[in-house]
Amino acid sequence: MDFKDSIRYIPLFKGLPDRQIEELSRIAIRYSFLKDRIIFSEGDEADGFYVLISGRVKIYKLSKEGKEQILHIVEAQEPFGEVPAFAGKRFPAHAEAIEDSITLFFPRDAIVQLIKNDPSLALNMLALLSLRLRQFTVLVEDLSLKEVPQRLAAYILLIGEREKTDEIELNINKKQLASLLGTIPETMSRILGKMVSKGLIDVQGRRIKLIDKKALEELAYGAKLDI
Amino acid sequence: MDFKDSIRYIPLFKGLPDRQIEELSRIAIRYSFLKDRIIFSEGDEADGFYVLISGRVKIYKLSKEGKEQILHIVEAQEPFGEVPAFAGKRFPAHAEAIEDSITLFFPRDAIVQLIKNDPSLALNMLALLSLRLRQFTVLVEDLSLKEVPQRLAAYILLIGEREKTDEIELNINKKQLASLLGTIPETMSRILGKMVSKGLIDVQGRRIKLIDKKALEELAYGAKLDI
DNA sequence: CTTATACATTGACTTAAGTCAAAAAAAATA
DNA sequence: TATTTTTTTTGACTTAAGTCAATGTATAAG
Repeated sequence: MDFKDSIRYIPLFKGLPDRQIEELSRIAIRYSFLKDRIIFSEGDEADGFYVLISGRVKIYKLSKEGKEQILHIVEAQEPFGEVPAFAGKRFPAHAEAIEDSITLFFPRDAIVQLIKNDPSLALNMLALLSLRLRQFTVLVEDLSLKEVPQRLAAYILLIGEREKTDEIELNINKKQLASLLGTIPETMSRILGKMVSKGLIDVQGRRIKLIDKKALEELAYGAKLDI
Repeated sequence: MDFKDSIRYIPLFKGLPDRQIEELSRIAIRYSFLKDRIIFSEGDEADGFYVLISGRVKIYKLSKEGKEQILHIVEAQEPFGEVPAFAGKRFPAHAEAIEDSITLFFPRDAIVQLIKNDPSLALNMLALLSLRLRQFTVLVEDLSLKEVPQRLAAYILLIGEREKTDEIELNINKKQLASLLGTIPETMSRILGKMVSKGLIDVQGRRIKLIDKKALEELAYGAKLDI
């Protein structure tokens, strides 16, 4: 199979000369995962990393009691599982397809070789890891220093800005939104309910209409959401 | 000034040819910070990163109410503030010297140039960022999925193993230990008290003697610490 | 040595968010 | 369409950990 076109437009591989793209398409292995399939588990030995071509993948931790904390939702064109390619040899978290997904797998040795040959791949990879670190500092800040209503308000506003609309459509269900924000569905549901009754938003299933953006911003910034 | 010897033995620069070490020592700028001095603040523009030569530095987030969450305690020889060198342009967190500290500062442009020339520096940097990501997944897991007694037990055991002793000496005060574990001094104090009364440990100021390691391991793994 | 400043502990109380159980609503499958 | 199955919501209750205030204990400075 020839993956050249899938590979050429992956941001991680931006700026690579044709020869390298060719080489990448030779070493890539295509893996497909149906919805709900585990791609790897925490502690599994890794000998390469993935790039998501289509679908969606959640990266998450599990507590002993089975509570889940989503670290990241991988979207198309993004790499995932890169940590053990460069440090340690086991995946630090679980990965599961939350939609039918197609991935390309790149063996570690081949990638390391490519990095040695091409600094732009190295710099792209450094940028990617740095971005993830930045995102993690926000997650830690949220979990440790903010309350659930603040996180939820910030999330809603973020999606609204990203999609440039005041009527957002969640692309994950509320259970997973709870897991992403470090809480549980019951709490999520109650807080959404409060936001509705306070006139901040309107909820229809996965549709959320942002009504009082100013109040949402205050909430995200630290105000309280009483009663 | 000539920093060649300080630089040569920094793990990040391991494997670099002499020419590059020379170049690094030319571009490095030495900055000293007294205890309690802010090195940079979240949101500050960055045009390079630091390596700690001696002393200790905390990397942390602050809530609006002033609560602090330590992300990482930087020890000698470790780089810090690397994220904006590769993605974004502002520091994602604060850095403060918790001891009198000496650092070397490396301007971004020069480092990028060096990475383009030498793949081993790129791979070292990738390893470093990957390790930090791995550590962050643990921090997120702790904050979201574990209770404070579990985190504290795990921390005590970790230090014990690292120092290969059953009588550890904290190298930070309890206030900062609380901040590192995502809690507050009062809670920290109460839990240490419980651990003492249950016969798990003995505490004398910053000295903690591990008495019942088996119980500590069970606690770290998820058992409860009642009464 | 004494005073000041920071650090640590303790008690009483509050609260955000969790658990458990049940019902309602929505989505998937037969 | 009917029937499972999954997701979401609601209510009653519990709990871990926070707040506030006071006190005790170090450590540093005059």
